[in-house]
Formats: sequence, C-alpha cells, structure tokens
Amino acid sequence: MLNPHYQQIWQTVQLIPIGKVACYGQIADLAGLPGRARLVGKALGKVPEGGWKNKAVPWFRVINSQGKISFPPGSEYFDKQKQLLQEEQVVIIGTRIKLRDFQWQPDLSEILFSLEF
DNA sequence: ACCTTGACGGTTC
DNA sequence: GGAACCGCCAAGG
Repeated sequence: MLNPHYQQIWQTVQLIPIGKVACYGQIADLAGLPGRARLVGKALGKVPEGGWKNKAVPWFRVINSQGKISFPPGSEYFDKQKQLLQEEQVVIIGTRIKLRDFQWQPDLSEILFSLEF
C-alpha cells in the first residue's frame, strides 16, 4: 500500500500542461494538502521510474515559488530539468523562470473535472 | 513515541 | 535580486 498523499501529488502534477510550470506550494494546495510544499518535494523524489498509472509524471515542471529550479545549479538533475523545460519552450533567464509568463493557472472546472479524491 | 529529513515558503535585512 | 532565519509537517527510521 503506497502512501495516499504521494498518489494525490503525482496525480496533480500530471495535470500541468506542456510548456507551463507550477510551484511546490501550488501543487500542495491543488492536491488538497495546503501548507505541505515540502511533502511535494519528497513525493517527487519518489516518483516511480516507469511512470505512474501508465503515464509519466512531469516532475520537471515543478519549481519553487521564486521561479527557480530547486536543485543546486550545475548538478546533474539541475541540468536535466533545465533542458527538459527548455525543450518545451520555457524560457529560463539565468537560473530564473518568469512565473508571470509560465506559471500554470488552472481554472476551477479543470480541477474538479479531473481530480478524483 | 521521539528524532531527523526534506526537489519548500514567507519575511526581513 | 539574494542570503539568513524560522516555521512548517508528513514520512520513515
């Protein structure tokens, strides 16, 4: 039996559209876990390699509230995440992404329709 | 039951 | 913008 909170988090992350990003706290809120941004980070670190429910979890679309990648610059995962984002046209200036332009802004109906808690 | 660990967040300087 | 500081809280040991 896998941790139920992790599943909610992975499911929510799968809703982030291509070319958009979301921050940890935002995912926590949408997943019904307000105030648990750090749990989102933990959950993403435990994403099954082969995806979940036959779909890949786009972990790389989750960044912190300052618009930055949460891995140390220069680390393997930092570079990988940066590359994957750039491949879908997300613009990164220095180490920063303009949330104004690229943050996912889901509407209520979108969430209610796809989330089954 | 206690302690440590986080891919965090906001506040402040 | 950036660094220091503190609050947060489930998970896992």
